[in-house]
Amino acid sequence: MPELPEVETVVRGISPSLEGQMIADVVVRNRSFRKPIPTDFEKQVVGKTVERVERRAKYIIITLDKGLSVLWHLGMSGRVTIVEEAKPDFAKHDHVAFKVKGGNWIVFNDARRFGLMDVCETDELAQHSFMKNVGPEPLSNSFNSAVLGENLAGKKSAIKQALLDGRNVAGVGNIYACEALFRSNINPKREAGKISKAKLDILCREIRSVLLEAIEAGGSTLKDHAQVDGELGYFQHQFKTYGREGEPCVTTGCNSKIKRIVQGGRSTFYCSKCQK
DNA sequence: CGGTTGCCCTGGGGGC
DNA sequence: TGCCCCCAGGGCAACC
Repeated sequence: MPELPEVETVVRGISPSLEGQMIADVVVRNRSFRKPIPTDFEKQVVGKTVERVERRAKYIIITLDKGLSVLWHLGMSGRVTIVEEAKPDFAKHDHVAFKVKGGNWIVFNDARRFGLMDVCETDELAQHSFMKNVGPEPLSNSFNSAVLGENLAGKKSAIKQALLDGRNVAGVGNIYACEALFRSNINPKREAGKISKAKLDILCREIRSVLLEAIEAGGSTLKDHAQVDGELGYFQHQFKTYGREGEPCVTTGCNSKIKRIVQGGRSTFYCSKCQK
């Protein structure tokens, strides 16, 4: 499901249920993720109180008291729902559930198990092996064309692939990379290190705008993403390239069709007439 | 070293 | 109906 806007939607959805509350119970039904969930995960988390829930790149960070933090990634197929029952009726692929004291269950379902659930000292979070190489947050004030240009300098790879590399910019996934490049009129095959400062200015602006618009729309619902209350995101209706192979380009007067190519094993959708 | 490929895993859809 | 292949919102480790 999730790129940055979908993860942000989940964070905003679960924060009100979690912040300031104690974790009364944790159920782990399957530990085998890309890194196994530690065997003492439940023991470490139960009884702690949630101080903050935040997003960093596509990671959810739950800061607990006593100097501990939960690091959580939804992978490709992760979904989070809030269940208002004393004991949830677990479904297939419901792998982890948190019970908030006197309240709801937060249930993590992830069919493909490309996600991650870990716990570590809050002080060491920035040095966590999966966190230490995360690049600039595209929605922060510190993200601009100078920063992106520095990260892309000398890079021979295609700009599309460079945008998917979280070290260059955090949280941009396959959909929003395609959409941001379309909005910027940049061909996804362009060499990353050879894009002009002026074009990078536009690209940074369009990355931010597409992400912000998607967050505003509650994310994109393709197969299974939903907000935690079950409401579907609707940004997929705004896609101009993603999943539109063979359909007409939306640009007025452009009669070209959207193309699909494969870059680094991932599909890229673009208009070869509008994007140079 | 940067750049590319393979792989983790399940499920859905299309062709035959 | 079944089987097989391809595809899917991610990202790491292992290779050249």
